[in-house]
Amino acid sequence: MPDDTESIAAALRSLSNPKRLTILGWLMDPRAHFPPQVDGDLVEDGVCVGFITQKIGLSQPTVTEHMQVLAEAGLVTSKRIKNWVFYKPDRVRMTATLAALGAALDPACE
Amino acid sequence: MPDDTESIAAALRSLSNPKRLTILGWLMDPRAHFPPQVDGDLVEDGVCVGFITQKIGLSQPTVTEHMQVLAEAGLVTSKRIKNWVFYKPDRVRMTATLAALGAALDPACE
DNA sequence: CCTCGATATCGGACATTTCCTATATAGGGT
DNA sequence: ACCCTATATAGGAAATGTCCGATATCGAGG
Repeated sequence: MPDDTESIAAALRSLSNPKRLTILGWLMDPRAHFPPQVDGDLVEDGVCVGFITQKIGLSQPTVTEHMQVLAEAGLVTSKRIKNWVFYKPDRVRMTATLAALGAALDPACE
Repeated sequence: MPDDTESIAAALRSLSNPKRLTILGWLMDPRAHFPPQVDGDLVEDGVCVGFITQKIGLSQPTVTEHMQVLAEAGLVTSKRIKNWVFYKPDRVRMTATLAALGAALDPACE
């Protein structure tokens, strides 16, 4: 029973929703999935909530909630520019989470 | 929206419970976590429900339910010997699931 | 065939998740 | 100051998840 089982499970829970997994996949390569933004760079700043809302086909509050779940799990970060909030994946945290999962399931690393 | 987003999410959901994650970690190296069994080999056949129930500290029906969730996600297989049912990790499926997750979140593989 | 022991299923209590509509907030421009 | 636009919060309905006690099943052995 490793100490971080809870936190790994929490991160996995945030990835266990198909909508969030789809969104996170989009955020990983935003230029392939979203049009250019005027007030923030897709890669540097992230993708605004409105774009995600349009593409995923859910209500705007629901998308905000999904993004907050991903943010609380540490998988994305958010940044406000003018009226927009941009969400960007935290690749370091994502890699660390996947590594922790591998370690939790790998006998050699216990 | 890749076709397998749903199945990846389903597998992750089964891993997103701390109890199930802990159990699966035990199953990956059963000799390190369970005493020898008389009627089935820990590694070859898997671990019986009773051992898992004792170690995790939940009721037996709850453990059965957890194991069924893992089995439906394809992460473990079960085998009956006499009165016991043994659960063993499906390492191929686990590896494939982790690879699919990596691919879903990796721009290069879309 | 009858019981015993291991696991599965049932039914239900309680918490959490997912999604919505309606409303609040916050910032920029007129 | 006022409005407009983008996002967040509140509140709630419906579905799902987690866990238990009680009971059913299933195989082995007397």
